[in-house]
Amino acid sequence: MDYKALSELLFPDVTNTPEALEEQYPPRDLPEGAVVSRMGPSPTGFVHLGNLVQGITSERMCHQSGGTLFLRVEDTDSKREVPGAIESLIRGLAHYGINFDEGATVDGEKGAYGPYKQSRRAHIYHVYAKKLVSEGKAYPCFCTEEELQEIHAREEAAKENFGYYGKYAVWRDRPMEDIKAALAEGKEWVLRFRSEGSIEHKIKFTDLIKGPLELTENDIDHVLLKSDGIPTYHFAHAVDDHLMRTTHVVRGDEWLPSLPLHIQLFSALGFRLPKYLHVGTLQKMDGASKRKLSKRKDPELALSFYREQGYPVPSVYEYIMTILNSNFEDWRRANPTAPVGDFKFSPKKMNPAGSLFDEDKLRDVSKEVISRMTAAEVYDGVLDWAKEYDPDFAALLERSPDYARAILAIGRGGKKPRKDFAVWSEVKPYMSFFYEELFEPDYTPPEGMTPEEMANILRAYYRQRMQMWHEKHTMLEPDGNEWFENVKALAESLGYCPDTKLYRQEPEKWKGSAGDVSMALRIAICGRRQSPDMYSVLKIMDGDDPDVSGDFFMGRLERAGAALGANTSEWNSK
RNA sequence: GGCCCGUUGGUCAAGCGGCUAAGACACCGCCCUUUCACGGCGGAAACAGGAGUUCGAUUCUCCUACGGGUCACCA
Repeated sequence: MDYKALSELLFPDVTNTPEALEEQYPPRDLPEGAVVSRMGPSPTGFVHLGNLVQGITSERMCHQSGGTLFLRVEDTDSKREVPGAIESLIRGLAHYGINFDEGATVDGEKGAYGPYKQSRRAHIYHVYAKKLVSEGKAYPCFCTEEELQEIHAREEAAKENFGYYGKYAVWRDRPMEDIKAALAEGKEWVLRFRSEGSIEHKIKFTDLIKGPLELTENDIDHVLLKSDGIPTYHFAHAVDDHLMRTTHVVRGDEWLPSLPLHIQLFSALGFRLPKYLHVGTLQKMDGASKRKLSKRKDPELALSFYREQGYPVPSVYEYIMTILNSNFEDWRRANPTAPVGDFKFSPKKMNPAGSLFDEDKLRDVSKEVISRMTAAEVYDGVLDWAKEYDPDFAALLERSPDYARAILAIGRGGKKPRKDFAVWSEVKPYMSFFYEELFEPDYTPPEGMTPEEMANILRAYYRQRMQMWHEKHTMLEPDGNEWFENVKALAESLGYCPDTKLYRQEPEKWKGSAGDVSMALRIAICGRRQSPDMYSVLKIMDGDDPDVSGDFFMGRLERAGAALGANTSEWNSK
């Protein structure tokens, strides 16, 4: 068989040579140890957690080593392409801090190793296809889909392995005349790889995540070029990652089974094999069993899900880091304020198996992340989220930013910051009582206290405030301790024990403790039983912000008093 | 069915021939505390099973079981 002639017959228009391409795409001039990697998404759907897991891994590997990360769009299957998918992918990843040094962009591409869309690289693949044919390493196959199905059926009946190999590889050694005849008939053909492998042989391989592996050699003559002349993933992977000078391939471990083919391909093409990192896929619980997260079945796989829920970007990022690198949490505890980029990411620390996605853990990480933010950062985060998902709340936040920030600053900073929310959507209920528009009070008195008694406490407190106003022209003590001292004094005058410990020893001697009085105030002012520190709350309500101008908390006392059946108009009189 | 990968508490996970088998989340109890949210202390909870190698196996080898992945002109 004259392979050279065959290659001319199949690719008459291809005149470029591998050598010329080598020159056009020279090895990159990068420091020793710099990692060059890529993301190769197919534009077939939404951005999901898997993309992010793989993306973060590649990104860290590259940028931590002073290397290059690029984006290559693997759009070799036009049938499945979804319009706009590339753009949403790029934006989604950028949102999570994954930025590409080169490759496809929203409005084109940048970099010297393009084109970065596989659909525009046909001329390049054909150069290598022609070379393989001329060397007898690839051949045309004219089987129709029906014939292929028939082969599969025969294999099944004979209990043999599936695939196009050995005696089932019917076009593998056809004479030139047959090929010419088929071509003359105008039959469609694909280009197949002539595998020299045998399933009797094992190959040793070391994956950077999974460690040493023993795989069975590939003996199947896989398709390299589809009948439309566009390559399959396998062929494109070999050609592209070689010409784009990829040093490390990061991909899901569902690719492991085709690794033997890829190894053969690189070898047949005379390319140096890159390093591989096969990342375990994220699992989820489905009833009683685990399974791979599926794009179709699991909405929580989409990154947009976390956005809607209101998980801050760094929360999701750090959660994924805890899954990816088992020592990340320890590092974070030791370096609570360091930027995530300072963490030394290591493929050796990656779990070789797939992890179960755990939203409880995500929530915990997120609370931690938010607790480390400043009030201003929290404000910006909530506002951003609310603008999109709760415009009414966004309007409230924007009406008086300083007021909102002051509220969010309660209990923030210091050694033991509050951890009230994991997602932005929880902020609104948390701070709702600060806004008249959102205030939905429940004036049920504290345990064991009658409405009359509670109203009585409110009246006493109200009067204490009025007196303070007359004497000092202020409604609120300058500091929290002093404030609580006054609450205790008031409590005692009403027959409540000022000291909680004392009260516990002899509860029968008192109506209750200062805590009960404080709780009555809390319920009146916040309309609920839980709130952050009362003095901090009052401090904000006593401010001069337009949102609380006037006697804001005094008004709250009166309103509660009225709701409890008191005649509040007499509160002002002697 | 073939091939491959995996299997430590409910979940995530340290461990790399000798340990009372870390830690985190969730759960439970106690403490702190004027409520809540934190924080502190403590508890329950695991090496899938069986052979072998070894003085000694969670750790190495083999077998079985289970889980997952993959067997397209999809990536």
